[in-house]
Amino acid sequence: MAERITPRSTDHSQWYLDVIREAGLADYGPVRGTMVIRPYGYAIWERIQQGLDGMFKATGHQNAYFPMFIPMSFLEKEKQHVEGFAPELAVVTIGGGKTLEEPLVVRPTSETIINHMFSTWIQSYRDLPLLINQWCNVVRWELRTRPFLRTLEFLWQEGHTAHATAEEAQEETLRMLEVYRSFAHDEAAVPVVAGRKTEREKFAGADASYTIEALLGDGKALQSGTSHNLGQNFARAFHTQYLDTNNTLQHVWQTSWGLSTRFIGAIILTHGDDSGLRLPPRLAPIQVVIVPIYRDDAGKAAVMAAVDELRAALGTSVRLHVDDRDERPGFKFTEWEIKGVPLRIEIGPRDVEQGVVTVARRDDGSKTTVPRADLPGRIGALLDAVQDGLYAQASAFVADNTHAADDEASFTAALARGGFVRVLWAGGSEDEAAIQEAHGATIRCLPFEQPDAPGKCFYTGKETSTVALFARAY
RNA sequence: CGGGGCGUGGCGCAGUCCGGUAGCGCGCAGCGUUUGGGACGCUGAGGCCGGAGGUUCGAAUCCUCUCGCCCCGACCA
Repeated sequence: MAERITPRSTDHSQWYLDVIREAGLADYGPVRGTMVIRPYGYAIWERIQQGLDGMFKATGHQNAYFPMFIPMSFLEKEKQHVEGFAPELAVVTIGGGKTLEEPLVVRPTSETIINHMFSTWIQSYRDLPLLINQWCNVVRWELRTRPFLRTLEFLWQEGHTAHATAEEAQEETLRMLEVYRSFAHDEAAVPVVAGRKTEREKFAGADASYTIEALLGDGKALQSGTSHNLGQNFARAFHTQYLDTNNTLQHVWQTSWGLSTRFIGAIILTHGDDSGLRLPPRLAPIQVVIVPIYRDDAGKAAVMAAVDELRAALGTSVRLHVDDRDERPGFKFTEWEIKGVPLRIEIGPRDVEQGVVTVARRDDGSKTTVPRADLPGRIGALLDAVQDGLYAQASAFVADNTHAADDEASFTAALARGGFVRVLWAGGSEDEAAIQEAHGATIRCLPFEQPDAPGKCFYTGKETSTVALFARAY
């Protein structure tokens, strides 16, 4: 049997594409740079949606939906915004066979159209804060695409809020970044570094941008979720104003924050191995798969009786799938490993005879024997163990691939090893641009966790205590 | 936008240099044997060779034009 998944060490990029294909996550669409998310991949997205949506609701947000078509003139109202997005806009110029009066932009993000509506909804300080989230698709005409990581169209959620004060907006910005951080950590078992973006890297139209940055298996960083403090930039452009308690007209203070199907790419690239996908149990569409093993009809009856009993005992406590297809066991083992199912339970004649089941863990490949009657009581702990195992492996990887540098020579050396490079930083945007030109690396963020150990900037030599994380990025 | 690769049954490819009845593996369907780490046998279905022109008695193959996709690099969630 030919190997269907290229080993990571041979060609990491090819490995990534092989896993997506073999695990049935996605297919290429007929148009360059587009992707079809297949049911198994979409099920992961649904898990992500469910988890995040609950967290948004718990923090007081409501879902709504805004149109995909945005008048071109809206984009042009905020200078930084249009400059940032102009190169990657898809624009509709014909509708119903007629050239349109005004071209329509297919939303690359919805700040403008949402402000247009907010400006009509918000009159008074009593209307604030306004906390809205939208689940939708957006389009950015990228040149270089990769499934999940960068496609012309992708799915995401975008939160948009309006507040009475700058302080409230800043609190909201950081609150939602923390939602992303804890989601990545607790649900996806993806370790991330939370921090602030530099001026150069921030969102077009924001006062400040914050990010969670993951470090993926090939040593490159991935911006996995972002939260922006928009200040009053869009409020001024769209006259989004309210009357305060002194009957004075004020511009609102705003935030926006987003997490996309790119996050599925982060999961694949954080946890995957040469056998395929490895999914964190909390996000896995199928947490446990049962593979019955038998030789003949009589054996099958005995095994399936045990399977049915176990299925009934587990009930709805886990997302369970029984693979009763007419295929050989080895085939099924391999297939479910490719799909990254956290736990596989094998039940064969020997297990039935001894009243046990064989449990295989996807995080470490181990196989153990568990009395069948004990399994329902232990399944939760087993899933937690896989979740923890994946997180431990991922965070050890980040630790092993984060290096400090204190001058350009050690910076170059650290970058060559891949991963995050921690430096003291006092440079400006021009310095950052020069470093990107020379080394292909950018500042991923200025981490919130700052050790407060003053020293010299590795690049400019100026005194500073600011730590920056550099990396090559997707 | 630069560099490279590729378009031939559902998928992966050979055939193209050197024109002559379109082939292989996987997958798929049926039957049988199998089943504790990607099984095997037999039978079968399925392709106007990306598209358009041209050369030729004859084009997957040669010529011209064109469309598309993938990978790598610069820009980007």
